[in-house]
This record gives sequence, structure tokens and C-alpha cells, in this order.
Amino acid sequence: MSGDVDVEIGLSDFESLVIDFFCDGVKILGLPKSIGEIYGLLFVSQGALSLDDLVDRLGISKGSASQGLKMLRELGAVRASDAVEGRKMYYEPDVELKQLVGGFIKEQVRPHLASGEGKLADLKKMVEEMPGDTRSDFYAGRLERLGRWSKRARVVLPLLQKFLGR
Amino acid sequence: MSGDVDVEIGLSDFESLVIDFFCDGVKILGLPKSIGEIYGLLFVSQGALSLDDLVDRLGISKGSASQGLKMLRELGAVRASDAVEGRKMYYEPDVELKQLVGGFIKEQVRPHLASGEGKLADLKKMVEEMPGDTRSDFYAGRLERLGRWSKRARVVLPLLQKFLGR
DNA sequence: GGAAAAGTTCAATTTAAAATGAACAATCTC
DNA sequence: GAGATTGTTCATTTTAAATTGAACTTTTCC
Repeated sequence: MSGDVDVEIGLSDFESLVIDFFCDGVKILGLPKSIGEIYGLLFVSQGALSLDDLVDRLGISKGSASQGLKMLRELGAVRASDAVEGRKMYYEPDVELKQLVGGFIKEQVRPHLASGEGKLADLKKMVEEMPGDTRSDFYAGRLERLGRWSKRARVVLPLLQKFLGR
Repeated sequence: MSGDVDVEIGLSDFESLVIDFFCDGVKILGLPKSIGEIYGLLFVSQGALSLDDLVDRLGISKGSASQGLKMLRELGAVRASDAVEGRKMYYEPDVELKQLVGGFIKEQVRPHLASGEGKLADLKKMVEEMPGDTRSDFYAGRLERLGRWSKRARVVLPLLQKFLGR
């Protein structure tokens, strides 16, 4: 189709700075820079963008854009807009902090927390199965402490979400 | 001096697993693995360890151990024990979650937050100086939102610390 | 049906971050 | 104060992670 709206190419100073802002942000969270670029451009754009828009304006590869969008959708930070031309999809950011934090916690934090709790259980078994080891009391104390940390995290995360939502 | 206490070499299965646990933990926080190894070994050791102990038992370089200890001290996660032999220092972990979280927030989170606020201020100036740009209203709205996020973070962090401390 | 367009996947490459280790500075010991 | 011991620094190397781009699948449109 040739009814294309004029697509700006390159980024204005303002857009670049906003994108920069988000690149810094995602770096703290341990996410790749491209995630920050994509979300940043969507955030600063009035209207949904297609994958090709992201590729053209950010100067990144189609692969990066596709993978980045995938992760952002999984995080719930980006959703497909209802504007669809044929097969072409358009994407827009979710700009509610509550959703963003919730998605991050659900996708990035909870899985690690869960695997940590699994390891903790293994460790507790190991200590129980230690013969009359002089260190086992010390070890048990340490593991108890780790258990408390983990519990604390499980309590704090929902509170955090609640606090950030409104 | 040859009054050395016998130093175990290598790591027991139990110790390795605890260290693993912490390596995972620091990875979420975006800190290098060696930080997790060092803190993990200190955490699982009954009694302070010297830099050379860390090098020998973890099999890491002196440089890594030195840098890692430095960062851990800055984070307030490790402190010098009062047991000092001559020039040799011994280190022990701070095992209070409150301290650990507080140190991380102070050293890793707040600086980023501060620089983010600086960038936000720049962006606001840019929008104000935009001529009769049609997008300036949209931009102003977006920046307002970012400002609210930043404010929310400034409120939540102290609460988080309070909640984790007891 | 077939050419064009859109999107995904993944092996290969690039890039950024962390670890190394050798040189150095500081401190202790005799 | 000479030699040994402890710890730091930083240029180089290594390692892990992110990005690329080409091959491929799916869908659309005539």
C-alpha cells in the first residue's frame, strides 16, 4: 500500500534524550539497551509504531527490534495497537508505572526468587544430612537467615506493587 | 609468621551451593559474579577471611578479590574485622538485610535516580523552548508522567528500607 | 498461484563488562 | 634498611551478552 504517512527519519534531539533516559533506566534493571531504545521511542511517539518504524528510526536490525518487542510484550510494557493494516502490526507503550513494575516483578524477579527458594530447600536437606559436623549449627543459622530474607521479599513485592499503583 | 591456622583449600559441596545462591542473587542486581562469590564465601564461613583466603579458596585473582572487596565495603556488605595480624586484614560479612538493601539503594539506585532527575529537568527546558510545536503538549504530558514516576521512587525507597529493617 | 510484505529465528559477529596478572606502593619484620 | 608480605591499580585478555543479518515461515494482495 502506498498511502504511507510521512515517516520521519532519524531522531530529534528531544527524542534522543528521552531514549537515553530509558536506556539508563533499563540498564539499572539489567535489561539490554535496545529494550530501552524501543520503549523510549514508543513512549515519546504520539501514535503507534510498526516494527519497521523502529528499525528505520532507531537504526537497529530487524532481529533486535523483533526480539526487543517480544520481550517488552512479555513484560507487559508494550501492546499491539488495534490499528492493524493487513498483516502489519503497530505497537504502543503501556505507560502505567503499576503495570510496568508489575510485569517486571512477575517476569524477572519472581522466577529468580522461586529458584532461590528451591536452592534453599536443597541446602537445608544437606545440613540435616550432615553427620555430627561441628559447623552444622552455624550453617543452620545461616540458612534460617536466608529463609527470612526470602520470606521478606515475598511480603514486600506485593506491597511494592500496591504502593506504585495509585 | 608460621602460626597459621590450617586453611582448607577448595570448597565443599555445601559451600559451593551457598556461593551459587549468592551468584544468582547478585546477577539479578546487575553486580559481577565475583561479588557473589566473595560475599557468599564470607557468609558461609564461620570467622573472618583474608584477601588471600578468598584468592586461595575461590580460585580467583588477587585483583578480582581486591576490587570485589572494595565494592562490597562501599556497599556496606562487608567490613574489616577487628582481628588484624600486622598489616593483614580480615573481612566479615554484614548479614543484616536492612544494611544490605540500604547500601545497595544508596550506592547503586540513588545515583541513577539523581542523574535521571537531572535529565528530566533538561528535557523540560527543551519543551518550554519549543516554538509553537504541535507536539509540545504531548511531550509535556509525557514528561509530567516521568516526573511522577521519579517522585514515586523517591517516596518508595525509604519505605522499602524501613520495611526491610525489622 | 506467486510475488511482495511482515515477522521470527538462530548461527555468527560485535560489543561491553569482568577477570587477570604484572607492576607498583605501602607496611611490616628482623 | 633489605627483604618479605600485603594490598591496589590498571592495561590487557577473557568471557558473557547483545546485536546483526541471512534464511526461513506466514500472510496478504493481485
